[in-house]
Amino acid sequence: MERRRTRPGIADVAREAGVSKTAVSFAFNSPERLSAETARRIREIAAALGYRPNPVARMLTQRQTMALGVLTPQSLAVVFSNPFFALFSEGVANAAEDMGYELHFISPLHGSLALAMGRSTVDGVVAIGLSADHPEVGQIRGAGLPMVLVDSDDLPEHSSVVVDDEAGARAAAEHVLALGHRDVLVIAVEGPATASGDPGRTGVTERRLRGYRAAFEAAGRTLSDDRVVASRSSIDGGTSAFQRAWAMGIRPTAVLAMSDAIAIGAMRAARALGLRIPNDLSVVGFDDIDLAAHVDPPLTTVHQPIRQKGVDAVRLLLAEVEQRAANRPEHIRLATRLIVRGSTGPVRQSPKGRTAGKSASG
Amino acid sequence: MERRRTRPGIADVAREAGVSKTAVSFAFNSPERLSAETARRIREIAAALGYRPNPVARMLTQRQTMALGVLTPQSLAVVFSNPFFALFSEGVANAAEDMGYELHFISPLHGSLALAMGRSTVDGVVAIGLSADHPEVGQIRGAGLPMVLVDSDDLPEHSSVVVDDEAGARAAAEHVLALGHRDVLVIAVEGPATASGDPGRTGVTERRLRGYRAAFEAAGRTLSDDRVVASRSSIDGGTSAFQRAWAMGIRPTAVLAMSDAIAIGAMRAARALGLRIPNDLSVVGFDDIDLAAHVDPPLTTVHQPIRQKGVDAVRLLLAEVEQRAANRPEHIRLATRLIVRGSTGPVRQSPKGRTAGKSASG
DNA sequence: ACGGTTTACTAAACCGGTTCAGCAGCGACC
DNA sequence: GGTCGCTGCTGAACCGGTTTAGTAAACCGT
Repeated sequence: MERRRTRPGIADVAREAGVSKTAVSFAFNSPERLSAETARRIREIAAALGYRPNPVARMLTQRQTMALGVLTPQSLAVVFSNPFFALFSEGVANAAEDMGYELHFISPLHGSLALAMGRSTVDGVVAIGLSADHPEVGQIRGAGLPMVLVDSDDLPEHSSVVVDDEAGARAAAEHVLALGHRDVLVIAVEGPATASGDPGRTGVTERRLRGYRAAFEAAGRTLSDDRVVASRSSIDGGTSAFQRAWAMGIRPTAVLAMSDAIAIGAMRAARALGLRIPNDLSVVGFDDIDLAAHVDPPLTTVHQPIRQKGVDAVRLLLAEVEQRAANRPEHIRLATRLIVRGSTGPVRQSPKGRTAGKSASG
Repeated sequence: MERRRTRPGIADVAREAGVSKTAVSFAFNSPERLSAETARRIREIAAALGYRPNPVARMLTQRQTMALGVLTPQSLAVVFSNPFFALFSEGVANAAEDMGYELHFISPLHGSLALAMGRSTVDGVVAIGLSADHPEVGQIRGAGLPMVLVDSDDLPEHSSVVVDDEAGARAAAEHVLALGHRDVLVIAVEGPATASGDPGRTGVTERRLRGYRAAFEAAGRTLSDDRVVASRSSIDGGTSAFQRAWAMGIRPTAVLAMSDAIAIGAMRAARALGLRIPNDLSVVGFDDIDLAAHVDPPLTTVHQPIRQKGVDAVRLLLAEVEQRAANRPEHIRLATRLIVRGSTGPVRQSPKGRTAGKSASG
């Protein structure tokens, strides 16, 4: 006596009910093509047998899976530990769920994103932070699945959703410059070139850096390269990045961080070094995650509509998947805006014998 | 000229290469059964045609999907916005990824978890907070998929991973009682009976409440029902729960919150009312999410190994899926422990004309 | 020169559904 | 009373792979 014989199939139900497989299929999918009595009897027998249609077989014949994939160049562990991704996933999940699609997370398998994609059964993917220079981008596109890009628009034949990173960054930098800050430290998100970190967001890093630089130039100053350090996009990353900069003798009066997580980490490091925020150090983040308003002091940051990016990406993707659209890729650019809270304030003249030190200006 | 003719299938490759479908299959899956030259040629032609084996067809014949499901009684939006779930997902994702499994999130479809489960193609599921009294538990189990339960062990024929909620809660309550607190407010996580909230964690709520009560009784006191209020498990939920209690005239010197999110929300509400923490109000959380150590003041809380729960659940699940195990369900109970940080302190005698008010003791 | 093995490959069945084409039976219509 | 059309159902093909069983040719030792 086995614990569970192979699950009953449609053929078993058909035999038991004395009808054809077709009839059983109709009983579930188009009962109007059967007499009410027959349909009822078939469903009854199916239930008694514990019959459940095999979704894989259905997928095969219908050639659709009713699932959408979220393609992340990072491992899932970093995805779920990153508040930015959590918010983005929330948007994607919400939209997908509304439309009756299941959600699959596709992350590199044995180091290969293309391999993972080949194994996955989805009708389309939302690729977050996949840039044109990703080594596997050719294979990924070769899979021929509908795909929309988020935070990247350098593959013009795919629809995309981006935010105006440059304008947001520029606003952030203008803000601290207007407050009189001259010694500014930028903590960037690591790109793929730098190390493992947060590779997907390369283009993002560059766009934001461009925005910071534009503000400096407009103010007749320049942001020198040695005032830009890289960090993983996490609280701990921000903490150690600030500590490293401090150890190198950098004594900024303001920090421009490329993510809120980094900003919060930097604030912690600064406080541990005896600096008060915003009195001794102003800090600006990027993203405006939920937590940003809740830390002490509340974080001045650049808001970007993260959930909305997920929602829009799914909307664009489904237009393609369900062929409603005229098949022309669509490119959406959402606005960013600076939210001034309590972590920034006017610069103070060296209150505690701070070395005037090297200036960020050229 | 169509944009993309139907994708090439194994038959197209076979025809083009002048071999059988079998040979093509061998070229990819067991090249040693072909001459090196033939295998190479087939793969070359396949690549030229852009052939990618259809994973659905493969699933059908192999009768396995290489995917695991996370079954959540809540919508995905709440899952991703909840730091507890994020941490848990991180553990699950890590373990699944290591073993080469993809991860699917299964949430109610048109309100039905069983329906969603029927549509999903996974080899097994990790069910978080699925209790025996869930209305669809029968159908869910009827799907016949391997399943392990997390935060619930009332379905003994399924493996499970739980933590010692009762002991953790008891330690928390003993801590505040030892500090001299007598006016204690408990903010519980809403169960399914109460409303929509965080339904999956019912049993959890009850176990923690039992722990709190045990501590009170051991101290010769009782925790009266009107000192227990419910809240969604979120920062905002905690804020409004504390405000509601305050509006009802409750003036606690300590709060026992059933999640860190609630605790942080309560701290914000208290501070907005002019209370200082821990001087005027002690707050204890539950979970020990990453954020707990980073708020101001750092939160005293009950640590539970959330990531580990995910990892263990996947380990148990795969043992069953891959039939390595002797098929006996295994039940794991992980320890909790109180982490004392800065949000709790000794009770102070009515420093600002506080009404002695109603006491929590009987 | 011959039976036995090995090598390299193939035809057909199979996984579990959906769907197309078609066929009895029956009432309606003229 | 023949045929048209409808209802209710069926057999077989199909989706796109894997796998089993088998075969033709080459190799091999005696």
